[in-house]
Amino acid sequence: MTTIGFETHDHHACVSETMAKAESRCAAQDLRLTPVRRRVLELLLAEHRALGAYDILGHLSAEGLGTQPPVAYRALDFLVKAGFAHRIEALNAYIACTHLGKDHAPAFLICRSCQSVAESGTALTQGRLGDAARAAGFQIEHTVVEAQGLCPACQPQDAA
Amino acid sequence: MTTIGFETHDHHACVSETMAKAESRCAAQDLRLTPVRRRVLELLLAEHRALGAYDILGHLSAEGLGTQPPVAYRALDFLVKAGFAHRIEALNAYIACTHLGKDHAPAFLICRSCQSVAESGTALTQGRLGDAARAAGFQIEHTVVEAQGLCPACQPQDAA
DNA sequence: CTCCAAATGTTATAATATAACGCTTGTTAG
DNA sequence: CTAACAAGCGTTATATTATAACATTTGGAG
Repeated sequence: MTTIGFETHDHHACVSETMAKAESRCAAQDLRLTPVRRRVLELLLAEHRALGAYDILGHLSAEGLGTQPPVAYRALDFLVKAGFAHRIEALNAYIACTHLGKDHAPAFLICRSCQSVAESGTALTQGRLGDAARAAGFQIEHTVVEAQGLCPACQPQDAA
Repeated sequence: MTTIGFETHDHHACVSETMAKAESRCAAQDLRLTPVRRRVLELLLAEHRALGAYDILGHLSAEGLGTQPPVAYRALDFLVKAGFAHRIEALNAYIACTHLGKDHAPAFLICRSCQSVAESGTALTQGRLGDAARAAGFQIEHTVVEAQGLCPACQPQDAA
């Protein structure tokens, strides 16, 4: 399991590598990474924070890429369906995927102080939720797993 | 672990027992279960489904208990804070707690076909999310764990 | 009885999201 | 080449979810 987001890292490389992966995946799967979609992915990648659809729209409209809500929502829908981004239900916001290419049943750690979000790539239908589903005869199609709290940097001091 | 919601059960008893528990808990903790709050809890208990704030408001206004959104939101906020109800983030909706009195880190199984919701009472910050948090040094304060899929009754046939 | 805190009533508006429809563009079959 | 089609985009309008703010009422403590 890898959890990306809180520790320092080479962010420039993390952005450009992910863009490259997204491009090659679009080529391979016949998906179209149009200018608006590409720019929204870049905006999300620029921070390990969740951005609201209207935050995105603000950037797009400042750059002449679109002024109305559907522009942002369509791009976000595309990115989420393609697996390039995730929606954070607890925040009504969106974040770039940091585990592009891997299987996918993401869990998120959301800091209430600095708003940073880390994505933890666990395998699906395992853990407690999977146990509960099996016990109840429930067939899982999609999971929302989000924890809110304090990231290492925002804790009172003495915690690592 | 108990998961309530999909299996048939004595629903009348399940409702009245929960109301009784809520009342005694309010008495014990000096909380006020006012008419609006009590009615909202009854409405939520009446179904093992999540109801939107405006669904609730519709019932309240039909019964002369209030006509404006804040009426519903205040009652729901009270019930959630008191632990009598939970908010389902993936649906922007609310559901009565089926594990009243127990510790609390609920996980939900949400059927996309019949909209029923089961609450699984796990003792959380354990499982995958807990592992990820510990590995990252993240301090969990609240968790959102929701699975969407098909309940036993809504599966194609042959699955139990 | 008065004061205070909690709850409620009410108006207004904010924030998030989608329906619907027409235009443009890029691809493909003829 | 070009007609036909699908996907994407521009735009208007509106739906859905949620909260800010302030006046009024209620219930209990002193």
